[in-house]
Amino acid sequence: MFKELDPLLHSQLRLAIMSLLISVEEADFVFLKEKTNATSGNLSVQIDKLNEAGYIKVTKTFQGKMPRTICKITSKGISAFEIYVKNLKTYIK
Amino acid sequence: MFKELDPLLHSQLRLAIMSLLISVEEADFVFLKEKTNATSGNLSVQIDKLNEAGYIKVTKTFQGKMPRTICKITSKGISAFEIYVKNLKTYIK
DNA sequence: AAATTTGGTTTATAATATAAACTACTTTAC
DNA sequence: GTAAAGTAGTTTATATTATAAACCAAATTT
Repeated sequence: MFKELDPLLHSQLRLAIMSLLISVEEADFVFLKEKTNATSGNLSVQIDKLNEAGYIKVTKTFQGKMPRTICKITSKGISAFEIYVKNLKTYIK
Repeated sequence: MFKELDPLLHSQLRLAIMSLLISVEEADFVFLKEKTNATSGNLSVQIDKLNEAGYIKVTKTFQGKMPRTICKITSKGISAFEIYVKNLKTYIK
């Protein structure tokens, strides 16, 4: 009947982050913040969670003198997202 | 870009309840419990929330000597569900 | 050099989900 | 008829989550 929904992805902000990363393949903190309208704190925490789950890879660099956090979806993240979407459809169709 | 997701519906169990009610139009506690595999306590709480939001109408009767809780989706609930699904698609497509 | 902005992180609090415990019966077995 | 088990839930406590507020370090602007 209904499939389980990965709790890590069943969160508005984390889902938005993953949705963005699956299409652009690489994005920085500022880009994600603008697109999602999230607060910095919330975004920081949710990026961490996705990173710790291995759904994204986070690289911290410097752009000139400013810090820059780059996020990239992993293959694990892609497949988790695809499964989530597949399972979600058992609820809405 | 991304649309807001009604927090009342963005919950696995409440979404499952609504998904069921939108197709059957009327269901009792036991039916919902079986279909969702939820615990009684969790189901009870989530039914309450949907009821208080006016998304479903709850009627308590007796089936012979046993209590029976019947749930029915309201028009407000139907439209909330439809909007939720529409908005959700901004994340997964 | 003081104030503001950038790019974040950490910590505290509010909201949510879930499980465990409980209630109020009814049915079945002895 | 009474003890045990089952039904149909509710209430309460706890764990998890999301979010906001506060903070930090450095850069830039005035």
